[in-house]
Amino acid sequence: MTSSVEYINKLRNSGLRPTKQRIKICEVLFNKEVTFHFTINDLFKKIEKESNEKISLATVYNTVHAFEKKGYLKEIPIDSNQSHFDTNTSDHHHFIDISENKLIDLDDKDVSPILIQKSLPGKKIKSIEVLVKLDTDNQ
Amino acid sequence: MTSSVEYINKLRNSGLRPTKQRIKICEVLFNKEVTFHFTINDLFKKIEKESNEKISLATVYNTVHAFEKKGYLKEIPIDSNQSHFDTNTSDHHHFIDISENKLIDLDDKDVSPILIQKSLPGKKIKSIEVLVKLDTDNQ
DNA sequence: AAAATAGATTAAAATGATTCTAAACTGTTG
DNA sequence: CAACAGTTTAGAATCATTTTAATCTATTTT
Repeated sequence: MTSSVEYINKLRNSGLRPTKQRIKICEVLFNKEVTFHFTINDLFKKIEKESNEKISLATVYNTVHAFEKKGYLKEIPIDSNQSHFDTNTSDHHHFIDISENKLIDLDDKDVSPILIQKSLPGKKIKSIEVLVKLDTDNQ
Repeated sequence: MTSSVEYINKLRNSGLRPTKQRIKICEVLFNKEVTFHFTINDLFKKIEKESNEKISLATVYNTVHAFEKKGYLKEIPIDSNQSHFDTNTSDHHHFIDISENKLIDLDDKDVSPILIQKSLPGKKIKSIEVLVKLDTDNQ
């Protein structure tokens, strides 16, 4: 549990004005003992449910992108029609359960270290993301 | 170089009627010595450029999805607003060059074997995809 | 080889996620 | 408190993708 004072400082230190909306979004995203995955629409509905005030969809988009840029959220690359985000910004990979369309964290210890033997001149590796697709085991 | 007779057989054997449009799309996709990555819009424009007849966008969508289902194309999971496909259906991973928004194949030999130590009851691993994000090396 | 039919193509409309616009609002600085 | 820059907002715009329903065509049946 983090108090809103801490979110205010965190936002200020990142060069983001601590507005009512951003503080509320911090609470919804980070006031949890567990991390989670969400789409913008998930988050929009979660905010409506967990608070009395409504935050406009455009602001939710703006804020998620701002937080992603600051490294407080990570976008997860999956072939979907909507963007998926993760409040867990540590180095880890994902299962995606095709049949339930659900993302599941893979601890870094559950994946063998990944070594890339190829490099491209003038380019630097920024991230390595593994997506393991799961399906129901019908045999 | 594959003749259209071979595409006709390939389509028939897959339970897909060998229509003029599908044969043309086969030619544009598979009549190359190299594999490549594309979006639906890339392919649509490529067809217009490489042939005289125009194929409707809806047909391009239908055909790409049909070919993907049959395993003749693979969708590449990236966090983008449009779907990306690969005519290389062999087991391999990708670089994505952020600054140029360009996909590059990674030979399977260039990536250390990936072992997943976690499993979920009733679920089977269907695929493992690695996406390595590259950025310009400014230091 | 014509008729029947199931599957395919098409233009256009519909949908849905995301971004843009421009006006109103608010946190910060002096 | 005034001024300013940054933020929020509703609604419009955009763009990829899917749906619709009419027409067309490859295959099967007669």
